[in-house]
Amino acid sequence: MMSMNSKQPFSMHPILHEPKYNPLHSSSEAIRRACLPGQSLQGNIFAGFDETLLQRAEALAAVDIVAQKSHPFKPDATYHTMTTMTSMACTPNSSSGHLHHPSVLSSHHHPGHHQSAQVMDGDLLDHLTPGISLGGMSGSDVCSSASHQAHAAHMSAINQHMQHHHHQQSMNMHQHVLSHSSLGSGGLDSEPDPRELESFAERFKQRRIKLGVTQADVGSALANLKIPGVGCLSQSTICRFESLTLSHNNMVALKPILEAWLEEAERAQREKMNKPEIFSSGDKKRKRTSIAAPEKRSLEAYFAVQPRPSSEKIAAIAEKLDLKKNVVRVWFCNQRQKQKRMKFSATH
DNA sequence: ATGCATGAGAG
DNA sequence: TCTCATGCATA
Repeated sequence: MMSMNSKQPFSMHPILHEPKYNPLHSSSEAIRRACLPGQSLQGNIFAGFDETLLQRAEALAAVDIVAQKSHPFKPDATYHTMTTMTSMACTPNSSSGHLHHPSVLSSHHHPGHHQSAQVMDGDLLDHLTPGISLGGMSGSDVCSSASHQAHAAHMSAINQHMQHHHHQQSMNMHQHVLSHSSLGSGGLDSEPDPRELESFAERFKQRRIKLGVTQADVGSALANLKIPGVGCLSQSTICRFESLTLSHNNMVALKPILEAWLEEAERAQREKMNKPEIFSSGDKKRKRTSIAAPEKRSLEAYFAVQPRPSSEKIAAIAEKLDLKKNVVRVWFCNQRQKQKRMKFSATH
């Protein structure tokens, strides 16, 4: 099917791509998460549980660090570089409950302790017990996982099939758009400049709203730009662009595209307040797996000490939490990805 | 606005 | 198997 991946240099059209960029980050996400008003606030009754778990994790992590002190560490392991959890202005509407316990926040400054969790894995896993301590509450939620997953997988397959079958959007399904800005005003290849992106994102949103266009509309309208290799994008992506919750690289790639759309849209409106090329699409069905809070907390606790569990560890965790292995694997992938987002980038 | 998921490309 | 860009579904 579609084969264009953003990371692939497009040889057939003018869109270029920069292979990699220096991950500038990224205590950002961590900080953001650290101040999220989450379930820990409403769920103080679980404090004991969390604390025990985390202290355990911390202790285990310490052991791990000691055991690995001479281990060469990977440069990209810049996770958990947050330092404080002083409350600050951060997205107040996040619905995700994240772990924000001081002991965890301060227990990770060493990028080298990742890959070797053998020592602690066993112990840690003992604490990854789904229902425990949380009693009945977990019960109702837990059931959503196992049964949903099969369903979700099924539905996604169907969904893919259907889209593949007959939808304008289907054509762009995974046609990842990642061009390179070589024409940007100040955005030269050498200097992606986060501040520029940030201000642009802000301006973009304002102008978009002024045009009376929704994020979804923008995404759809992009296809009308006829830019080679650029199809439509989802509301999610537009939203993430505006809120800077995309990777820096992604932001840089999308900026010229959205900029182009903006100009076009404003031009169109100017000459004839006619049709801001909008339209909506119709059908979509897919169930989403929902990981219950207790399980999520366990995953977060584990992630704090071992962001990259081995396949076997993942399997073990999955079993402990009564989740499908793939769900756990994806969860870790997504968690890692979240840490690399640019919001509140350290370069600010 | 964000959680869970897919799929391409890379290793 | 991982990363990365991106999307559907949903809170």
